[in-house]
Amino acid sequence: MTRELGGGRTASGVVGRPTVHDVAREAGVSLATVDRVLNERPGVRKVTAQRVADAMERLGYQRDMAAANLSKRRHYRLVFILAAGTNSFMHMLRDAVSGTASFTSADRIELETILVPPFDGPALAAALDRLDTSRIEGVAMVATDAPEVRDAIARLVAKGIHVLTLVSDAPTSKRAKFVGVDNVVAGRTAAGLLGRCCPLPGRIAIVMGSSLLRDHVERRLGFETVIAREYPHLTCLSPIEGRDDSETVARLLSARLAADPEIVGIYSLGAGNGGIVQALRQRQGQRRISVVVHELTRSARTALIDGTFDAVINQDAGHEVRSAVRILKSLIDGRPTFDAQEKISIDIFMRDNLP
Amino acid sequence: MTRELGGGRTASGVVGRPTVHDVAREAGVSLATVDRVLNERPGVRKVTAQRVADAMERLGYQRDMAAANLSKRRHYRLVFILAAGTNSFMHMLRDAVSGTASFTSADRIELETILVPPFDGPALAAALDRLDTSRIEGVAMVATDAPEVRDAIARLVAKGIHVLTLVSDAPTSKRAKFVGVDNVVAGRTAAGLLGRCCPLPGRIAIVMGSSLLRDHVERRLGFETVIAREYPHLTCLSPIEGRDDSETVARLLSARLAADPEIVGIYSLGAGNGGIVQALRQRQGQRRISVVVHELTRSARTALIDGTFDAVINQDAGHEVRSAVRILKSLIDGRPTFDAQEKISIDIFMRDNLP
DNA sequence: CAAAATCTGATGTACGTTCATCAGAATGGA
DNA sequence: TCCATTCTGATGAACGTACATCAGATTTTG
Repeated sequence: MTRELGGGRTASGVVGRPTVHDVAREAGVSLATVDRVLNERPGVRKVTAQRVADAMERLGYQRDMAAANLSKRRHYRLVFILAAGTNSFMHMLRDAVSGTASFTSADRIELETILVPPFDGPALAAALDRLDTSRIEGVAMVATDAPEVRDAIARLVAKGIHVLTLVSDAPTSKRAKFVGVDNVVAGRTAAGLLGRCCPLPGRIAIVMGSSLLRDHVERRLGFETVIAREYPHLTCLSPIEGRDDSETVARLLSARLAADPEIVGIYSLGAGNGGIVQALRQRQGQRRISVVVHELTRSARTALIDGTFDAVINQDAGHEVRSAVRILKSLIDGRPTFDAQEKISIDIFMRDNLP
Repeated sequence: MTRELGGGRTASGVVGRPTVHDVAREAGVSLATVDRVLNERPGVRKVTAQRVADAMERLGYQRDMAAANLSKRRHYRLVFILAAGTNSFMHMLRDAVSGTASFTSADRIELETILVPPFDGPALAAALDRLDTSRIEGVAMVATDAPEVRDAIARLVAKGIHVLTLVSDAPTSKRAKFVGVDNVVAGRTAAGLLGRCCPLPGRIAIVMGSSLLRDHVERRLGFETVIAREYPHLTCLSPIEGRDDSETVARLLSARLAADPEIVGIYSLGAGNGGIVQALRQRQGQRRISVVVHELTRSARTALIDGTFDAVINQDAGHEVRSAVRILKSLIDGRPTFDAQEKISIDIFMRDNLP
């Protein structure tokens, strides 16, 4: 009925978690030796090191990171590399980083944001190479999946920097982990929603930002797979590349809608929700088009309320940033990460569950 | 393009965040006085205290909690009070607590779980009164919304214990905060989903656990409101109280389904998903019934895959527990909580986005 | 077997905070 | 003005760890 944690005894015999003193006593060595083992300093024979390791094992010793960091005067310096530009989701990410920063500073974690031009592999790679690797220990970036970027990541990792991809992955790079939603699943979900909203046969317009962005490619893949398999009365048109820019999206989508009167649904898997709304509004009052988009931006929210959009698939920027921070800290501390706990889930918003 | 945090200088003039020493110097008082102010110890004139407060303000002093806790040998001892019984969601909560415990122990946070009989206000109140208030500083409970519980919470709060409600609230109690989803919204969402899945007129069966549980009551409210307003072709039947028990749910729901052939949809807002599946399976192959339930349990997952359920509304037990821990820690430390960040969102699962 | 090389122990300081103690200063009242 | 009260300062030990130094022990090498 009751579960307790902790145990062991300190040097003074009082109950509490074991300290280096306990380990030293248990292993029959001095504090200095335990310290050398713990911090992988030279000058300890293998046998002795093993004795110490065994003692730590036996006692269930866990190094007190707070005390260690205090002593080391350590600061975790993390860098977030995000895309510049006006797109709403990136703004939300930026805000999430600065919002998180004010909290993590209490834990000696400092966050810095660097903006790079969007859709630009070389620029991102250059920014990575420009990082002062002696001052930072972790990087989280919204990756462009380009060869230069993969190489730059490899260089960082080689220098001992811990690297994460955020929101959009570079799967074949050396990044330690990816923090973000499963974008194939996101695309599948969108298909399930849009499929149910389009009972009549017709065509689906797909709007994406760039096929350089892994997340967009994956969403499209998931979407088209499910539409083809489960909603045979619907056909996907070749995607419009709106470069995550509302103006461009509005222009290209308007043209597409004008050209093809058989479009019954729109799936926008990138940014530029405002452009979708604009294009739909321009259109003469014909048959209703069902719409599923990504990211709960301001325009998406109002479009949901007034019925222009049917559903919005969202990823919580705050969750993602905090998760990235936690993971980077764990990596830096050399602690295991609890992956199940860091999975970022997909939020579906409709009119009735708007927050 | 770049944002940095931190600043100030230490006693030694090196850059870093300000310490008590800096505050003392800035205020022109001794370390001891700063300490007295900081820890609200007696023996400081109001004017002096103000001088110190001003200095802290000017320097942007932030107490280093890690160092403080180290010095104080502080352990955060938190208690989670959950409902006993076999229901899957409670199991997930229990697992979430023990899973979280292994991580928080690195931060000197110890979690203990206490189980109480479900739907039993007096039992919960008794458990609260039985807590050793000298050993713990925070409590999170799945509340039964009963007067005894409210009183017991008030007694705890009076003793300086920080109290949270988890998953199910007791809104008129003295609990500091509620951690869980907005259950009215959850009910509304369910209605939106079920409404779209039931195009033909008919009746909706509602299955709940107990009207003593605030979360169930709120979900029902949200659900019935939206159905009445937006789906006039559907009528809600009076709820079945299945006491969150699969057997009971199966029995009562089978009877209801047999008695009323016009049921086109089921909304189960409590536990006992297995019972729903069972009742539907027993039924002779008549017209399909659409189903929306809560919590992604094992049986809900398989039912989603085989098409028995249309959608599952889920709350992430892990998120909730971790959020509760963070909030309790902030309360104990006397730090502000970032509420926007602690909002628990509602997950909607359909066949296509199962994790 | 002695000298050189390597390993280990003892010790002290530091990190930023808490807490206790004691002496001394400022304040208030008579 | 003097004494009793408050207030304030100085100091030192502690929390658990990191890191440096030096002396002494042990092992390895020639």
